[in-house]
Amino acid sequence: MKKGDHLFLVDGSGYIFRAYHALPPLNRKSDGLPTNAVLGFCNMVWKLMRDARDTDVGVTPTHFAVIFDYSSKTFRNDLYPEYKANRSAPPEDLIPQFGLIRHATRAFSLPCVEMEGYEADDLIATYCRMAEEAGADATIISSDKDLMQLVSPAVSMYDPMKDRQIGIPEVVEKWGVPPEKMIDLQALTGDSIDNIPGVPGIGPKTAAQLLEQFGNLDTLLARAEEIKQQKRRESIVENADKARISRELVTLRRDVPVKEVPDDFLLEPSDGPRLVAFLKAMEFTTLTRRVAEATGTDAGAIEAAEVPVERADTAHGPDMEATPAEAADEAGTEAATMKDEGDTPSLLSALRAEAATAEKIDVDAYQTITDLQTLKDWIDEAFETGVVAFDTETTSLDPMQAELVGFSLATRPGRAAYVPLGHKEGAGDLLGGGPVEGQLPVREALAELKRLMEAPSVLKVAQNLKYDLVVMSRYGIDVAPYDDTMLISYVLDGGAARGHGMDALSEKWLGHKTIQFGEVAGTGKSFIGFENVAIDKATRYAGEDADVTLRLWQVLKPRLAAKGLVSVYERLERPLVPVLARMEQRGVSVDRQILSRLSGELAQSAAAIEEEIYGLIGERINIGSPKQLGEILFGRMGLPGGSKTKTGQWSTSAQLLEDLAAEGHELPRKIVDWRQLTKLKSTYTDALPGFIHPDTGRVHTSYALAATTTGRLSSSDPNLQNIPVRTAEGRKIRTAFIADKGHRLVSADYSQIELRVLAHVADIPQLKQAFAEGADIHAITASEMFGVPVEGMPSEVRRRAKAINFGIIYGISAFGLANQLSIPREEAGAYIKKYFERFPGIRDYIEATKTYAREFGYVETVFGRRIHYPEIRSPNPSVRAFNERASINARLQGTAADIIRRAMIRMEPALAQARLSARMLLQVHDELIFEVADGEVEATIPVICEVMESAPMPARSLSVPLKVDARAAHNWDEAH
DNA sequence: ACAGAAGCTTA
DNA sequence: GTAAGCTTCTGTT
Repeated sequence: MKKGDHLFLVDGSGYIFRAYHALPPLNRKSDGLPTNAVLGFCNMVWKLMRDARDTDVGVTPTHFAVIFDYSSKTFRNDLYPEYKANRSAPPEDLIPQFGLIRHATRAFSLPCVEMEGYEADDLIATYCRMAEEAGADATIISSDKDLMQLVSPAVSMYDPMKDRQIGIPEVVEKWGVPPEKMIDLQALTGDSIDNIPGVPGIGPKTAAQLLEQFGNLDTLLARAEEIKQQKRRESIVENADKARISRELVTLRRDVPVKEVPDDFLLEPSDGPRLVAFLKAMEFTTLTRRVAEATGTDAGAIEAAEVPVERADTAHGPDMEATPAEAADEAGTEAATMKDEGDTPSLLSALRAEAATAEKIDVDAYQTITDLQTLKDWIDEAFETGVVAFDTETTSLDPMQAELVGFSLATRPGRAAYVPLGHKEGAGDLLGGGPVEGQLPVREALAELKRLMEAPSVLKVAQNLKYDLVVMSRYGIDVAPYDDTMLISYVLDGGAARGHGMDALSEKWLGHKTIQFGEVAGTGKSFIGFENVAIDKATRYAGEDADVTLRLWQVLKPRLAAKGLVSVYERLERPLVPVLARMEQRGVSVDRQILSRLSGELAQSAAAIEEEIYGLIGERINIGSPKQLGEILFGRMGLPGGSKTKTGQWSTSAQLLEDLAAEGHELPRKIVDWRQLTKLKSTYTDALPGFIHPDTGRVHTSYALAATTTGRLSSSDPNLQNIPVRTAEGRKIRTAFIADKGHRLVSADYSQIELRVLAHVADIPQLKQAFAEGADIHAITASEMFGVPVEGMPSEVRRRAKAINFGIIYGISAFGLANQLSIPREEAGAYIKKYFERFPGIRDYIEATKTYAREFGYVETVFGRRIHYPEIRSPNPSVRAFNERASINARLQGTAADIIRRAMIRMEPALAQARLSARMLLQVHDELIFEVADGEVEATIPVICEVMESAPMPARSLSVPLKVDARAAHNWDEAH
C-alpha cells in the first residue's frame, strides 16, 4: 500500500443491523428466506465498488475489505463482564442473514475479515492505522459513533444509507469535540446499548462542555473539584472509576495482531459469473441484471449458486428415525464441509447442536438457590446471556389449579438452578405440611422472577410454555419475549415424531434419558405431589428440565431457519400461545342445574330401555360389555351377519346394529338407543360438572397446540370440541353452556371451509364459481355429475354428491364411499370415476399431492406448514394407501387449521381496536365462540366475521371467498 | 394401576 | 375415506 491508495473498510456487522431495521422486510419468493439486509448489503457494496466516485466519498477505492465481529465475546468482557449485557437476541428474520452476508462478501470476491476476541471495530482501527502509516487514505463504511475516534485527515467515515461522508468537521458538528476527544466524551456519557456505565447525569452536551473546559478526561478527573455545579461535581468525583473503565471499553485497539495486511485487500475486478450465481440464488432480479450487464455476463447461462441454506429434509430414508448418533453425525459432516463457507443456517444448526451436546448432562451439578442474592446473581447472568430456559414446578397438572412449588432456570448448557418456594415438610404426617426451612421469601423471589420474565432483553425459553403462562399469569407475571421448544419441534417434525414432549425430544436430540416425573413424585396411589418432594431431588429434576430445555432450544431453533420454517413458527404457532392461555383462563359458564336435570332424565330413560332389553334377552347381562352382548346376540340368539373384529370378538358396532334394526329386529335398536343415552350421561352430563372450577365457577378446557398432525388444536380436560350436536337429545347438553349475566354467546363458524380450500388449491372453475355465487355446493356437484338440474333435485341425489365431496376431503376410496352410502363398492367406484371425469382438476390435485408426498416425505399447507408422512413409501399397500389419503386430507384440513389460527391471533387486537369487550372463549376447528355484552352484540358480529373471512390475508389471497355465519343467543345450542 | 380395544362424540 | 378425546370393559401387571 502506498500514498494515493484508498482503503475502504466496511463494518459488516454494524451494517447488517442497520440495514435490517432500515429496509422494508423482504423474503425470497421461492421459500420465504428473509433477505432484506442481504439485498441492502449487495446494493451498497456494488455501488461502492463501481462508482464510489459518484457518491459523497468522491474517490475510487484501490483496496476493499469487509470486517465482521467474530462472536459476541471479546477481551472487553474480561475487562467488564457487564459489557453489552443488555443486548437482546437478534430478531428471527435477521439470523439467517448473518451467514448470507458473508457469502455475499465472497461472491463479490472481497476479503471477509474477522478475529476471535476482537470486535470488528478493533480490526478497523488497526487497519486504519496501517493505512495511515503507509501514507494511504481510508474510508470506514459505517456511521457508528464508536468509530468516530478514528477520523483523521487521512481517515474519514461514510454513511452509505444517507450518502454522507463524515470527516473531522462533521464529528465536531455532531458531538462538539474533535475526533481525538471522542474517547473521552464516550467515557463520560457511556452507552446504554453496550452497557457502558459512563458518569450518570452527563450527556453529550455536558461532556463536550467539560472537555472544552478541561481539555481531556484525566485533567477533568484530577480537577473535578473546580466544577461549579454541585450535582455534576459530585457525580464526577463519585464515578471517576466508572469513567476510567468506560474509557478503556470505548478505546479501540489499534494493535490487533491481524493475519491479513491491507496489501491483501487489493481490489480486483468482479468475478461476474460467481457474483451473478449468488445474486440469482438470492432472487435479486434487478441487481442480477445490473451486475450481469456491467460485467458482461450472460445471466441466462448462469445457474443459481448453491447457497447452503438447508432446505427439504430428505436426507434420511422415510421409515427411519434418525438416532442421536446419526443426527450428530449428520451435523458433524455439515460442519466439516461448510466450515469455510460462513455462518449459514445449517452451520449454525450444527454448531449449536454440538455445543448443546458437548457437555454431558449431570443432574448432580445443579444448584439449589436458597437466598435472594444468589437468585439475583442468576438473574443478572440471564441478562448477560440474553437467553434463559425456565420451568415451573407446581402442585397440579391443571394450570388453573396449580400452586407454584418452585421454578428452575438455565443460563447455558449444564448450568441450571432450582428455586424452591413451597416445599412442605413431612409427607404423610398428619400434622405435616409446614414449610421446609431455608426456602426463599416467596414475595421477594416472585418479584425477582417477574423482573426476569418480563424483561424485553431476555428471551425466555420453555417447553410447553402455555402451561407456565397460565400459572405465571395467576401470580401476576407476564412472560415475554419467549420461545417454546415443543412448538419448534412441532413445526419441524409435525407428523414425523410420535410426540413433542420433553422426554422424547431429549432422547432424540440429546441422546439423554430424562428423570421421569413419576420417579420423583410417585405415580397413582404413591403420588405425593411435587410440594412433598425433597428439595435435593426436586433440584435434580427441575434443574434437568431447564437444562434440557435450553439445550433443545439451541439445537432446534436454528433448524427452523435452515428449513425455511421460521414464518410458520412465528406466524401460526408462537403468537397463539398467549391467546389460548387467555381463553383457557376465561373458561365458559356451564349450568350445573341443567346438567343435573338432564342426567336424571337420561338415567330414567336408560333404565327403562335396560329393562326392555333384559326382557327380550331373558337375563341381566352387562349391556355395556361388547363381549357379553356379542355372545348373546350372535351366539345364543343367533342373529345374522355378525362380523368379527380383529381380536376375534363379535362386532356390535352401531352401524351393524342399525342394519339389523332395519331388517326388523327389535333388540338392536334398543341397544343403540341405550348406548346413546348412557354415552351422553357418562361423558357429558355426569362428567362436566366435575370440571367446574371451585373459584371461577366456570369450565376451563385445555387446548393442545402440538398434538395433531395437521395443525388443528385439540381440547381436553374436558374436551369441549366434541359436545353433541347431531341429535336432539345430544343438543340439550349444549343448552347448559351459557353466557354470563348481561351477556350472550356468539358462535361464528366458517361455512364449508375445507371444500373452499379444495376449490382454491385444486383450482376447480365450477367449484370456485359456485362459491363465488354463494350457490349450494353439493347440489352443483350433483348437477355436474348426474346432469340433474338443481331445481327440484331429489334429496338422495344431493346426499350422494355431498358424501363424495366429503370423501374427497378425506382422500376418497371406493371402499369408504360404499360404506358411507351403504352401496356396493362397484357402484361407489363408478361414482368416483364419474366425479373425476367431471372434475379432472381434482384428480390431478390428488395425484400431484401423492407424488409430492412420496418424493419429499411431507406435504405443505397453503401457509407452508409441513406435515410429514414417513410411511408413505411403505411396501405395504394398505399402509401406503392410508398415508396417501391422510396426506391429501392434511393439506386441506391443515390449511383450514392455519386460517382459523390466523383469525384467532388477530381477533383480540381487532376487537380492542373496535373498542369492543367481547371475549373469545372456545374454538371448535371451524367455529369460534365468544362471550359478548348484550349491548355490543350487533357491533361485534361484523368485526368477528371480518377478521375470520380475511384471515388468509395478507399472506395469501384465496381465489374463493370465505363465508362465516354468526349468531348470538343465551346458550350454545341456540347460538350455533 | 395401567394399556389396549371397542365404541361414540365432534369437525 | 381425514383429524381428534373420553368412557367402559377387559386382561395384564
